[in-house]
Amino acid sequence: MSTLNDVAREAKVSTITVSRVINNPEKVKPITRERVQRAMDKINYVQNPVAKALVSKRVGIIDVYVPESIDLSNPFIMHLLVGISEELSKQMYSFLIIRDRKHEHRCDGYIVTGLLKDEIHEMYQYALERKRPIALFGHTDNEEIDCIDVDNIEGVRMITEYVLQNGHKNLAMINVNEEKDYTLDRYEGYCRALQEAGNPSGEHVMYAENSVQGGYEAALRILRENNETTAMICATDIMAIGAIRAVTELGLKVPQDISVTGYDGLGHHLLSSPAITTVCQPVYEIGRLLAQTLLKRIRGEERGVKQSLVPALFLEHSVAGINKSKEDKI
Amino acid sequence: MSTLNDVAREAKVSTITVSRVINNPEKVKPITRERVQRAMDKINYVQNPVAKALVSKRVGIIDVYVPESIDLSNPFIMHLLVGISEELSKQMYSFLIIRDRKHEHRCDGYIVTGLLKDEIHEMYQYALERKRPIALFGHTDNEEIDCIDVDNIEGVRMITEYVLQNGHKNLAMINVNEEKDYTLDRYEGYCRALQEAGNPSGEHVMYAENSVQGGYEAALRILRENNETTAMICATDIMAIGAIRAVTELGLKVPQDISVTGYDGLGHHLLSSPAITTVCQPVYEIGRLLAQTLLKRIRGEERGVKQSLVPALFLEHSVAGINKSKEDKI
DNA sequence: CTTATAAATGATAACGTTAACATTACATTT
DNA sequence: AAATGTAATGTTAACGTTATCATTTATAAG
Repeated sequence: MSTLNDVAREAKVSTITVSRVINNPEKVKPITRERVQRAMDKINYVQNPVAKALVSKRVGIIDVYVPESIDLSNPFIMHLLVGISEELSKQMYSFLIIRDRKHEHRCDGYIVTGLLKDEIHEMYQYALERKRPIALFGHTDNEEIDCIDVDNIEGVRMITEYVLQNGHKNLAMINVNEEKDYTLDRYEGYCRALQEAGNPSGEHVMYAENSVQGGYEAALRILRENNETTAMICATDIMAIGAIRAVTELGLKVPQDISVTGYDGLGHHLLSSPAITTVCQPVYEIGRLLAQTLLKRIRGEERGVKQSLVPALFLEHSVAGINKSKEDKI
Repeated sequence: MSTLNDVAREAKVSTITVSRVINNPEKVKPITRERVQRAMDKINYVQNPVAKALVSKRVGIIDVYVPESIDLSNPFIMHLLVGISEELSKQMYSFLIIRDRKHEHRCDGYIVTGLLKDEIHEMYQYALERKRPIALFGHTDNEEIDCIDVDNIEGVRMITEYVLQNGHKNLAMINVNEEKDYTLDRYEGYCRALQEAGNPSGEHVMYAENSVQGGYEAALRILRENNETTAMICATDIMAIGAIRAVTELGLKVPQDISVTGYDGLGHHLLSSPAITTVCQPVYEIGRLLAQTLLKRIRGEERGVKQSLVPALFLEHSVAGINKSKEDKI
């Protein structure tokens, strides 16, 4: 591999002149510039970004930290990564997916996601020690951290309200059986909507694994325990797909007999037929925003901490009003 | 940020001794080692991997090149990335997703995917110039390139044969309307199975966009053009989901009236009810293998080019035998 | 107590680039 | 023609590490 020095020798100029041709061409006389260009072409020069990074202290890489507990092939993370990726590459940056932090890498900043409260604090310390900025997907009480989160409480409240407004009175929620922030938030949104509507028939929440199978089983349990139920608010689209399968297998129609709503809106809701009414977390946009914020922070263009809560988007597909024919069938 | 020199000064030894404590601790006397360790802890030393990379000429990063034409949020790429990621991080490597090659990075090798014939050649030249090894997901006639591919011809042949063995005689294929290798391979597999079975009713292929909607429309067209059809071989699971939706909407049952098979086996086949019989491309495993091969090549442990074709895995869920009740319904 | 040998440590240079400052060349003004 | 200013180019050092070879110190052998 040839170096700046090789080019310099070939073009009979000094190393720094070659460097200038690359980085500040306007500072080099056109004739010299040409000569250097030809020399570069001749010996097939390719810049060594490591050497450049050593002196400039910028590597052009962002570490995206996704803890091992999160499945990378999950569309949530995927869409986030796509958003991050597109914004970064637009600004000539790349990203590295980090699953554990044992192996030190050089990067210019961190984007982190899927962390619990104290993990966030730990990550913050880690970044601080290395004097690199951090941008978080999620929320935190640490007011020094730039972060963006989806307003999931409001998202679930909204879709529940919508179902209530369609005349449903006996709702049940299918939530994920993990004690995570996002699980609690969805429960909270569900409760708020019920309270606002005067809480017609109390809260019914069934917890299950976040999978098609989990949704399927939860729906069966709900219908067995309380066949008054006419609407199911699912905490994820995947669970909604399972719930619909269960309802259909019992000979009931979705949405005529039972309404089933999802949550996430990342593509799975379209795979069910009929497509599921859901709430979309604008994860792709959040990825881009996180990347933008971080790059601004790196360049010192961002002043003051940026913490924001973005709304979830309502995606209506099919929630029928209440239908009294159901009782006959079960 | 503190450097080796800072540690050296603190511990009253030379820089190189500190370096040895990190890289070859057995070459340093225990007492000195202890002292250096304490100094490192005291001033919170963190190695600078860029400087290390400059001299060692290893950066510990693999560039995974996914051209912009491929959607990153597609589960195929995702599973591949997960496989690559897990194998690399096990060996203390990281990876960088590259979407265009304009921005030069330092890496130790390339994993490439989704390239056309001449793009592969171009990429090979690119890697060669930089003296870095390359591992390809796909196949090529260039015998210098390590590569792994799925035997999709055999995969489609296998699932088609299975459908034929279940008594179906009027098959139709729903293929992707793009002129890519993988599209041609699937067509080829379908034809082979038909030929082996004596080609009872000729080839019927409908081309459509690779989406739920595409599969839906293709299935409708097939049933309109030829209502003898009792089985649809879809080139992707997503299209199969659409096809099932179309068949169901026409009042026909899957799989009793019409069998619908998928292809890919990356999760989507489970989202339909009933789950789709499909063929699984072991993409995760391939990702790991690619990473393994590449790292061996980097370390000089691999001799001779490694080109392999791995079989696709048959995943049976529900393909009923032919059912004569269909004609009454349409 | 030398001397030979091995273990531990150190001095220097190198990796390939850029920043900061220094010099030279050339054009413009007086 | 000398003085001044600016454009173009060059010299040196620095970034933080490791490799190579040199030196010192400790250990064992005679």
